[in-house]
Amino acid sequence: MDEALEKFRKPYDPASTEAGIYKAWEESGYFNPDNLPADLIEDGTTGSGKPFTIVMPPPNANGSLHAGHALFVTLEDLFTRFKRMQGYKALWLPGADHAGFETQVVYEKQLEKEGRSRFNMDPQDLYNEIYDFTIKNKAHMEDQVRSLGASCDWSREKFTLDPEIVEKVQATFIKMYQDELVYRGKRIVNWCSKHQTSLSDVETESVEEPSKLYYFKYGPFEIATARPETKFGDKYVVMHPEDARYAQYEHGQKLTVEWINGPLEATIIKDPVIDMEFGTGVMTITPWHSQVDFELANKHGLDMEQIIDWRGKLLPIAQEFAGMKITEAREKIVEKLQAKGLVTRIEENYKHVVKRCYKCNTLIEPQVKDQWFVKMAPLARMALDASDRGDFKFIPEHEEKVFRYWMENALDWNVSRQIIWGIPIPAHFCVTCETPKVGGVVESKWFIVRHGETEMNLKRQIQGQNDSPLTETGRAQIEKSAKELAKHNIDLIISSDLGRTKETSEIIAKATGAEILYEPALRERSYGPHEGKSYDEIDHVHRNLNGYHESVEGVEAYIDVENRAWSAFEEYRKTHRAKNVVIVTHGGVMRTLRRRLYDLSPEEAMDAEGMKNGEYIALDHLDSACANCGGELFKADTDTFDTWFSSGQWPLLTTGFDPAGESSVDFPTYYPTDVMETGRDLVFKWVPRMIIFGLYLAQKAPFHTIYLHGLVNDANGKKMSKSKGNVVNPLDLTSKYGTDALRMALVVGNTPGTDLALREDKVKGYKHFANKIWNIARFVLENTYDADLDAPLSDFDALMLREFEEMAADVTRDLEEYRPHLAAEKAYHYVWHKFADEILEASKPILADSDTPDAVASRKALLRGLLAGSLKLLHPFMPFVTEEIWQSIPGTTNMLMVSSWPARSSEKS
RNA sequence: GCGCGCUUAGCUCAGUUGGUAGAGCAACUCAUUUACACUGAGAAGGUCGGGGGUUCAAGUCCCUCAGCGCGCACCA
Repeated sequence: MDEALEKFRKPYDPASTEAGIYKAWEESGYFNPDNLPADLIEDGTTGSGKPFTIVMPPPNANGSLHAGHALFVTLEDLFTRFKRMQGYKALWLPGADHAGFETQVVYEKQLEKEGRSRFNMDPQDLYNEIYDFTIKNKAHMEDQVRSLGASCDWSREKFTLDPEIVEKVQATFIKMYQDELVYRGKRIVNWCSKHQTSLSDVETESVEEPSKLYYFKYGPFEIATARPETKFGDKYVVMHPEDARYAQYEHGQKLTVEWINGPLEATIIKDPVIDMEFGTGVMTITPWHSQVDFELANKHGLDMEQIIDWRGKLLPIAQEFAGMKITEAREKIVEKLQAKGLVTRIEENYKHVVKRCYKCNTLIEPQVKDQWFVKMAPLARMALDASDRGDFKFIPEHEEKVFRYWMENALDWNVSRQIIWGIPIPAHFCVTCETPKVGGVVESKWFIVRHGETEMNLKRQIQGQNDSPLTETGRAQIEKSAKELAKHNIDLIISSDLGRTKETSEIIAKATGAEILYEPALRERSYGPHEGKSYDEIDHVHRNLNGYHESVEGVEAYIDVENRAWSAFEEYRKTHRAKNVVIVTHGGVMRTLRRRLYDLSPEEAMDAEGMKNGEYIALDHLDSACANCGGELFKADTDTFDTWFSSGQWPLLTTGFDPAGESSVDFPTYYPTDVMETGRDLVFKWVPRMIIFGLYLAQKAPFHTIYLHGLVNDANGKKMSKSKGNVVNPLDLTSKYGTDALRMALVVGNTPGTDLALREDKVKGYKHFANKIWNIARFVLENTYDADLDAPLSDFDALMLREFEEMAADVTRDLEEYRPHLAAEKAYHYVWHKFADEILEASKPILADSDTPDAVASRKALLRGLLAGSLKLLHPFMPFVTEEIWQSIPGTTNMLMVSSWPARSSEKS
């Protein structure tokens, strides 16, 4: 007997075999379809070398694996292994997603624990920190995916922040802008005041909350609202044009009403969107903080005013309530109205739907903000047409309705996020007229820096062209800025020649290695006789608008400062345009430069907040001037893309598509991909976007089948959550029962689209099954080591073989039609209850009968045939134990992973 | 409010186009110095949520009611 069978004397031990098997697979190179053995993919096999592609939904690189990951890895791996054995060039493309907002939230929590905040960090430093954090997690995650047996092609792995991917995602945006599918618009966005960013609709949760419905007297009307705190500026009162109760009022009619902070001129608006049945049939509107009101205001060309600031506090329009958080202001406002006799009644048990940030649960404040939007209507039309044509199908079928509903109702998609962790939006804004420019190439970067704090600054003394040394704080301010500036390959520093700017420039020169050029025209405004006095003393000159236009009390006029500084600035821009330049100058000078840059009036320039010590303005020279005003200086858009903007292009990006140039050789081979296997919850988040981008960029839907799995719940069918403490770590189960056992437990009985209750005893049951296979192999191999595999089969044995083949064909059909839950169960049932319980048991007396050598030989050949067939059939589900046994079969030369599938296909070729 | 799903054995769930109800686990009886530490054989257990309809035939298709779960939603 072969010594290789020695190991079968002990029960199957996944822990000691799995890692070695995975290593052998990975090192074989077969995960890459380019390396598959010729005899597997040559003509005659089902696949005949045709491509089969699955794109792995990139796991978010910000945590570790959960049960849902284990499920998708199992399903996608089994589809891939099956097709590979059928002779397809099977490619499973792995990736990782930077998961913009999600990851930033995770990292912000970590910062919070350390007592830090992203709001006072240099964006670049923050980015680098999150990058390191993500890369570390990503590596960890990949090892976990490996341990689940994933046969994906790591050599083609992509990360959404790979420079090549970033470039392509930006190219898509530029193309969409040129095709007028992207626009910049002031629209209502979902604003999270904690995270200081806008969010897409799928990043918010609508929850029904009990609230009060207040009825107020508004002139001759009674209006209802659940949000009194937004009502300060309400000067439009809207009603249905056919509402007989208000027939006496005319559209556009004005009347004076007594309101929260005094009398107000109100305008009547008539519009049929008003529901006559609700409340009194009259409402006032707050366009800045409500979607409906915003649309109404747009339709009728009404004024809009911001009431609540970006931090969720009331603005000065609220007068004595200004600065209050809306929650505390609400009751107080109602009290005031009550005192004025304007409250008519309060309905207590009103149910109100509010949106909350899906990460921090903060109340979402609708705000009007300039953002980038993707025009959805034409794209959705393309997707619906493709759906009508049957270009793709959903498993389970009924999910198509959800998809179509979402597509038919898609609102324009806000793709800009005010976070650093993501792909930068390739846009600039003209500093002069704010016109956006998309896709401009940066030719040089210019920075204008204010010197660090000086001793006279500290004492609040006017310096002018007088001087005092930098304080310790001042030097630190500059060192911080210098460190940031050093990231931009600074070529030249142009500095005012006063002491404080010299000192500042030297610090920057040290950090950047740039040479310094001194320019007297950049000196601070001369305050003549007033230098050395306190700000308060000369406020009448310092802040005096007259001082802008003419010299007052011997103080240099701002206009003269402006002229000398600006002409120097413009002159240098001509001579040094190609260089990256830092200009070091003073607060007053910067006020004048900003006036010219931003095209402000002297009033606006004086009112604007001054630059702080060490602060700087960043400006870019692009390859072309502003199309609107001809301006040559731009500021970069600091926003990043919504994560779905990049992950929506994932099937294109992973197969080598290039929106701006030549796509890779892989692209025509592997795109469109075959199956998109992902969670049911992504049917309207991710799937529609992938279809849209695929159709728009490559004129083809990115896949023909969308297989949606449900949630993996706990043993009682309850959703796993950290707070409930019922989260099951899949790796605990695999270390206890083996990866194969977990995979079977996740597949068998798990109908597509429905949730699965993951019970430990189910996993345990399949561990028994792995051991059963192990012992079947032991029995067969121990009894057939001398078998002649080509021995003629008896009629009965031939029948047994045909029975296997029929079952295998059935399993094949189930797999081809994406019913892995049935395929797995059938293979399981056959192997245990037919092969082991019946055929093996019946073989014992046959093999022991030395009087019938032909029957013995036939039976041995049959057993070996069924063993090999069974291992192949089970391999996609239970890759480890089957491969381990396969390698122990005498005469084995190949890997089970690349051996041919044991049944013909039902597919028509 | 709109939409979707589920309801089948004690528990968790399968049931592909309609053709006399299935699995795993649990519980029951027996066997077992066994290829099997993780075994086998057997038996038990369901008027497929209620009602109606289509059909030769319905767990499956249609209508309706009830309970549970989920998703979407700009009614002030």
